[in-house]
Amino acid sequence: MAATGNGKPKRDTYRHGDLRNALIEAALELARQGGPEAVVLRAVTRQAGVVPNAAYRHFGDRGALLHAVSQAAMAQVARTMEAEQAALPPTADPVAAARACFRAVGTGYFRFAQEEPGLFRTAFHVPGDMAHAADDTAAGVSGKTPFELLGEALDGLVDAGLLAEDRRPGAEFLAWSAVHGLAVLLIDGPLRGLLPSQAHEAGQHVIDMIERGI
Amino acid sequence: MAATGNGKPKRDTYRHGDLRNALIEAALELARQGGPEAVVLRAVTRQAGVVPNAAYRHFGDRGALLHAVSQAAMAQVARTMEAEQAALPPTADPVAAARACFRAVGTGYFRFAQEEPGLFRTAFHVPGDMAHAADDTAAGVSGKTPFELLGEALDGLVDAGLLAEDRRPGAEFLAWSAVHGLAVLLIDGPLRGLLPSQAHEAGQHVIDMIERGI
DNA sequence: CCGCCCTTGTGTACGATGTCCACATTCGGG
DNA sequence: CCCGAATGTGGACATCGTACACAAGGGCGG
Repeated sequence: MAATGNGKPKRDTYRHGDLRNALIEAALELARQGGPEAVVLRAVTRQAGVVPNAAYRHFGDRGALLHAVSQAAMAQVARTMEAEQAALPPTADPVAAARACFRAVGTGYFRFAQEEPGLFRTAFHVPGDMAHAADDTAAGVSGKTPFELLGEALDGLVDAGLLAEDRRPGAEFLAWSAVHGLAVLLIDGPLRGLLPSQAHEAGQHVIDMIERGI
Repeated sequence: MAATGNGKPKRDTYRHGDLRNALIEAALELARQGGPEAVVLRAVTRQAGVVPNAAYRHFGDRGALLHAVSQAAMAQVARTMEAEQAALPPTADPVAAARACFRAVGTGYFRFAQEEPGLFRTAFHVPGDMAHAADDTAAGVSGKTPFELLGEALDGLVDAGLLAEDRRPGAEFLAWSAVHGLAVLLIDGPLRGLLPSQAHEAGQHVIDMIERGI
């Protein structure tokens, strides 16, 4: 029950009870403020008040833990998108609504990248984990992954007549490419350090380009 | 003079002569077949036939070495773009030429990403190094960086009347976003494993989108 | 209610890595 | 020719991921 001098919350029960989630939670915090390379096995387990090897009962290796964290971060991307859509002012015009819904997907993506660069990098910068962007573990509160949210928004554009049906196939990759590319430029690239307002404007320009060019 | 049993080329002179470049060269090879995380200080120096600490006479730390490698990789991107432009069939029509020149920039980018994923990731995946994409250390044979090649191609589009002048400012970031985004999807993302022909087609679609939407 | 066993956490240990320090060697300019 | 600056060496250390053997304890059959 007593703390060990440093900040680790010592537990009195031998079993932890919910170590797996505690590890993911601790790793998420580490990743939030340092990106994927900051999620260090020993630091994570220390935070959970447990010896390093305990992690191996729940994850095959550090990569497996990182993967779980990546999925959790992706789920936060989805939630940010959903929040952006939910904050949209109600419109009677279904065409304008479909367009706004689509733009909100991109805007949410940019917003998350700027507000949580560490988590964003953890979600996507990890080689090979982007391939799981459609796994349900990456879903938000609506149960949809960022990729699925994008797909639905594109379907909405088609229904509203804003996107020709023959352009629909593969459109998610065009949109995703442009949005993800800018996000990376904003975080690690030459656009890093842009003021939030400038970044927002840049994001809108990219979305404009997508709408015109898709 | 004699080899030490493993493959390291032992030298007989105490001084190496050109260690700095030898280290970069060795690191480039490591990066080529394993990405940035494969450029391990001890492996690099071993390859150069030198003790690990020798690297510190030429680079402040591993990050500095990695940065130099990143710049060298970026220069290779520039060379691939230049090669793509040089391979263009000659055209009398200057408008078509400007357009082809622009598209070659993107095509070269995609080609490099697919042919040398390790180097590509080293050039851009390293947090913070993308910000130096305009440094001369990243230039190709023509002395131009990938970023500058893109800018010139866009200027060519304006001159040819293919791009309105008021759309020119900031256009490099729109184009770069889309191209870089797809490259990442192709290498690490859900589009990885696409056949070269499919990847090429996807790349052309992205460039189509840029031309329409820029 | 009891004893067994499978799950979960602990302790110790090892090899690899980045980096620091003191020392050895060599080259170039006075 | 000789001395100091530049360059490479050797040894050491903290930290990291991970393997192996062991301890604790909760749940299940009897």
